[in-house]
Amino acid sequence: MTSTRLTPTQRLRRMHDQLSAAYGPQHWWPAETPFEMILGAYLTQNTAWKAVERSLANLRAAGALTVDGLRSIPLDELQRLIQPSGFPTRKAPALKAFVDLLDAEFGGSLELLAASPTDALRRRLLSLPGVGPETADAILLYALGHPVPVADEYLRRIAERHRLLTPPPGRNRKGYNSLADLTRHAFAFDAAKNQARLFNEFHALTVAVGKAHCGRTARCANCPLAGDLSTGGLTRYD
DNA sequence: CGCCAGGCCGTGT
DNA sequence: ACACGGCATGGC
Repeated sequence: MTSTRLTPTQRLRRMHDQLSAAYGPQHWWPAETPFEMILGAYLTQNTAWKAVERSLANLRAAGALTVDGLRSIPLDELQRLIQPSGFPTRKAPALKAFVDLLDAEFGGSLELLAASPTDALRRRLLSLPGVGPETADAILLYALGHPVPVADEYLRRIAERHRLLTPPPGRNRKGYNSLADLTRHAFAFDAAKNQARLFNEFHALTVAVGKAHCGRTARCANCPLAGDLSTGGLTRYD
């Protein structure tokens, strides 16, 4: 027989399969419209989704879950509505800046925005205040339908604790890019037509397993990925 | 209560 | 290039 040792890329692809089997379809992003997905992507930055739901409910009641609604609402009012999900002085102007971009360069149309080439669009999103790599990629993938991987803190911990990358990915842009590349490679042999759906599902599954088993302080007991731990150990990291 | 969450940004070294 | 603190709130 040939080598039985899997590469990190193969291991990550296998993790996806295990998570998919364990958790089933995730139906992400949890929102009714692309614009609501974008708002959620901003609001959930370093913030529990439960709190984001409260802000989104406020925005819905105020009619601000649409481009027109958000454009019309005064900044101070917007700050008040999104207060439950924190960082209002940073997130409210950031949301306004997104609408400003949409109006100034795409006639207020998300469809026109989505029609831009992926690379140029990603750079344009990254140039916006309050939009870093994860928010940009989440918007690209979930709201705009572009086939890009989304990395996050949970995936970073998984890669670190399962020793998928050397050196382990840091919490910086370089670390983000290494995780995104690893994810791209993991699904590189899947049909191009399926890439967006796989990136979608994988990120959702990553968050699902992360919430349950991959906190800052490890809670790895009964994790579906335990079998992939190269160390064989459980719960002792750092 | 203290810790933490589906990041990002400015500053200092 | 990298580390570190600030940004805010509410759930658990």
